[in-house]
Amino acid sequence: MSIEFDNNLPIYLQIMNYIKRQIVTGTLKSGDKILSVRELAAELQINPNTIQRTFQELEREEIVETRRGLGRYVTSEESKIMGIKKEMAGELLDRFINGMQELGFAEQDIVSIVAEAVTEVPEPDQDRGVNHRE
Amino acid sequence: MSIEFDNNLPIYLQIMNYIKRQIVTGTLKSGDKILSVRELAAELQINPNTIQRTFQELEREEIVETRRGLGRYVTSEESKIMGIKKEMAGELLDRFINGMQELGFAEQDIVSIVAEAVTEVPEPDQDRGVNHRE
DNA sequence: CATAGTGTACTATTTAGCTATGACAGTAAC
DNA sequence: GTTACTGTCATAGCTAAATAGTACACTATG
Repeated sequence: MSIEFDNNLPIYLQIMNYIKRQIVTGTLKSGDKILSVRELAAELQINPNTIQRTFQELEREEIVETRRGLGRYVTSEESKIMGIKKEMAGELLDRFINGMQELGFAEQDIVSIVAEAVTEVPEPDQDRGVNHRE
Repeated sequence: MSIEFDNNLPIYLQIMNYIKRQIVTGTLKSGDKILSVRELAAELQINPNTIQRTFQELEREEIVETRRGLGRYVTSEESKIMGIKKEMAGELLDRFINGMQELGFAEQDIVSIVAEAVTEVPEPDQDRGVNHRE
């Protein structure tokens, strides 16, 4: 329902990802009608102009389709949706691996760290045991 | 030597990470003198005021120490440097795993994907969705 | 002392992002 | 037609980020 906004990234981009995630995970399905500009603006407590910009970008990426006077709909091209998922996952993967390598972690370490983080019972909070061997 | 700047993140934050990376990887060692505001500004082609802000933040985080009239130096506390590495790695890990889970990937999948990406011989081309937001 | 190199402070300007507000146009249902 | 939704456009104002330029204070060196 709501989003935690990161002050260091433009809101309209964060909302774009929010919508994309909903599409990728099936919360919004191909052909579904999307919340109107004003509705989403009210729900997220964001100015309609900002939502408008979000949708303009999504349309430019051919992720949503607009029918003036009617509303917006998730693209009917299923292949496009698969593409979005690959693209987003690829971006996450790149950022992570590049980032870790820039910090000096070896490839083997990176795999281990992820495996541990995923296996591990979620600790109450705390340091998250990134396990870096120098 | 230089940085690729991402337009969607403030420059001063990107330079902060640039410095932190140099410290973590040992390019800059504990106690080392850091490039002056004007030198770094010239090298990165960035306004000195922006560099100044970068260093102010780094000092607030106790990563660098300033001696007026002399220059800036990497913190003498080795433990602090370890802390930075853990912190940065933890952030990367969190963003990656949370992001992948938000996209609907199961924990097992995430580990596999990383293992593959690391094992894999870098393909000549391929999508991998690099698409860093312009 | 003078000089050169440091950090620091200040004003001014530009730009992007976001907000506030109002207005207009297309579509469906009554 | 009227009403109530849609998307769209336009104006104005605010703030943070970054730039440009100038000036001042501290420190070491000679």
